[in-house]
Amino acid sequence: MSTERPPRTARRRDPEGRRRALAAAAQEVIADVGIGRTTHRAVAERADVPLGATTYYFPTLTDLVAAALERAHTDLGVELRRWADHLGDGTDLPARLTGLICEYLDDRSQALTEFELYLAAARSPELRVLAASWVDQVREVLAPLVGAGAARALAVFLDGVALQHLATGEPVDPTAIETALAALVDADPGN
Amino acid sequence: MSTERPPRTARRRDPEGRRRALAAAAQEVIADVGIGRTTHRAVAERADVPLGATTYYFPTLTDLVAAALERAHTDLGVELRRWADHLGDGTDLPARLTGLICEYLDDRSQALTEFELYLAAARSPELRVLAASWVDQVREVLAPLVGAGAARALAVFLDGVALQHLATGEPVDPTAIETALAALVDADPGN
Amino acid sequence: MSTERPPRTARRRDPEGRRRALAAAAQEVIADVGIGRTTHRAVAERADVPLGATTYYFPTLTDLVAAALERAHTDLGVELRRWADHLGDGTDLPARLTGLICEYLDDRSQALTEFELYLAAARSPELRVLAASWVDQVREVLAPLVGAGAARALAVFLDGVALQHLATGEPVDPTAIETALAALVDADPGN
Amino acid sequence: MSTERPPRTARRRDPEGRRRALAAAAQEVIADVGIGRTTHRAVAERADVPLGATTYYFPTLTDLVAAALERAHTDLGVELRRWADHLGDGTDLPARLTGLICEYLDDRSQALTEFELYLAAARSPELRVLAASWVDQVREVLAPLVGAGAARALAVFLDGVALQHLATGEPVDPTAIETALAALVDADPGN
DNA sequence: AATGAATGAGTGTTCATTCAT
DNA sequence: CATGAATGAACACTCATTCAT
Repeated sequence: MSTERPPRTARRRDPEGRRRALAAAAQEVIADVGIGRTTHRAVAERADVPLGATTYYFPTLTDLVAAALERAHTDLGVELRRWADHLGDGTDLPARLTGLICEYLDDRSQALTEFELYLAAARSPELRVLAASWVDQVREVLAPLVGAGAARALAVFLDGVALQHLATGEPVDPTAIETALAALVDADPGN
Repeated sequence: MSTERPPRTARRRDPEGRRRALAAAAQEVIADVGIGRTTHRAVAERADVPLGATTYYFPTLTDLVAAALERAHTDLGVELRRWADHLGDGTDLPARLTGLICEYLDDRSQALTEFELYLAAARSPELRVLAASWVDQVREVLAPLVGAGAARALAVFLDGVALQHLATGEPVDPTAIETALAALVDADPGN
Repeated sequence: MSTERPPRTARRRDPEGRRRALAAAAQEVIADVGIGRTTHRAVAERADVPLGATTYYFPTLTDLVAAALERAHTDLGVELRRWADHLGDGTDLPARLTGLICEYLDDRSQALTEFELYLAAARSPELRVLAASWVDQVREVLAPLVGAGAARALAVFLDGVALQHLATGEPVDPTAIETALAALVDADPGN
Repeated sequence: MSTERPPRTARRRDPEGRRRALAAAAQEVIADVGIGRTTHRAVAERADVPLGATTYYFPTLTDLVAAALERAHTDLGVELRRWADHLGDGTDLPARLTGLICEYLDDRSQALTEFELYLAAARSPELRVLAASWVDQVREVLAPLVGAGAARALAVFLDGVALQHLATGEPVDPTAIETALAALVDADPGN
């Protein structure tokens, strides 16, 4: 009860829009500086909303981060539908998949967010479900084309590719990737 | 009766020991809470040294984190010499390598630190060298046994396995891993 | 399929009822956490009304608190009429009064609110009138039975009993209280 | 780990003095605005120390408040030794005690702090011990002179006097107080 | 008339870093 | 040398209050 303080001005009215804008901004901040350095202030500034709005819509920072990660998860779904289209019936899968992963890596931001989620999930069991679903989405796109077993192996390899590329800055080697993917597809135990 | 200062028990005189203790403590803290939440205080407490010692030996937090990551890198070298011994001349490599990666994952701490480094390197070019060297160490153990190309592919796959395991909490499937590793070895383009 | 707004159940139209509900809720919150920690939000939640209603009916938090304290004052009047009935013509006054104060202390909430008011009044002259009236109400019940002077002394003692009981958690000692009350009655200078 | 920030200047060196200054400042702030409105910032300003010093010496606000209350408790001990001296062997006790309580009330601050403690203790069991000890100190000064039973009654009455005086702003009536005190002394059941 | 949205000042607390001792 | 003290910026979060709807 700290008495009598005067706010000024009330702005736009678009709650759902603000929620979305905040989650999107949080997503960008996470990609930029990582979950551990994501702050209300950084998100508010990015979203160009007043600081108070962040906690109005997301009571805790954890909530805000969670919303951002869920958004990234949703974005991944969109991306993966594109993959599914592009992979078609599985013809030339290794080559096409190689092309897709290379494109994916062109925008570091999405991949960085993915690994932020993975690392956070490694420490916070609440995030495991989300991380697992992330992996599952990739598997589900591939499974119809190469079988569940190969799909799992491919998902693993693709994550490894992305991670090492981001971490080392080494350019990806499409030929090597394609060779490896092909080998993993052929090795499918068939389950 | 002025305030008598009890002559404190003679301080340890072992600067190098302290440096090591601090770096080791920092390593543990990083594994526990991540680079982003690593603080001087947490490290000092872990190492059981006074707060001032942290900045005395490592002028900035960045220096301290870097020392911890370098230590982890060194530890990896030790671990990998064990791998080299264990893999011998490459007989049964997929199976043996599967066993080694499973053991590696038994201690989450080392793997977590690895991915902290990777993610940090993805954002800080200064750390890229270290991250690249991390990857290289693995390749160098495998290259003599399977060739440089396959070694690269195996290193990628192993990182993917570790990451997905930590992130999702899913148990590893040794059979699947072994199958995939075998396929990658066989696919070696030979370069 | 635009977002359909479910026609909300017709709102209560009972402004006076809401005012009362808010003041009552505020009274409870004050008893629970003290004036200093009473917030619009806590009151709104307690009263199960929207946040906006608190400031709609009571422009400032101070107003809301004042309303709650006035309500407590009114409640005291009700309680004291019961006292008057119970004390009858003053026969056995010390014993009966002891019984009444012990009952009063059975519900901590009322007594806590009283002392919140007292302490607030000690700092805010606007509340002095209310606090004085609180004391007066007690005196007025007792004065016809024991005279104005003794009534004042009894009111003082009763407040002391309540305060020390609440603060220390010590159980009250009815015999001691009765003895003291009797002495104060007998000492009445008669004015 | 929010990197690289530059403090400036380090000041006096007198840890014990600072602790004391902070506790004393907190005591004043509590007397002024109450425990519920006591803030780190207000205390820091009062003590003329930087904000960081408050949490350096008292990790939480609760600790700071507790230190202030303990200080007040200690102060009371000093005050009460003065009372003991002044009351001597108990001759003229009612009159002398009346004088002392009137003096006590001349400085509202001490009494306000007392009641802040009482009210806080009513809600926080941890503070009960301190509140009980406060009451006990008064009893212990009086018990040798009038017996334990009367001492308890006197302590109750004195608290009532102080409370009503502060809350209502009514001037104290020394004659009435003296009469009441005398009656309570005479009523001593002798235990 | 009634309320959810909005805001920014203010809170408790943490912490990297500097410095006197 | 080594370290406890010191500091102030920053943080997550709360809240009284105003206002558009």
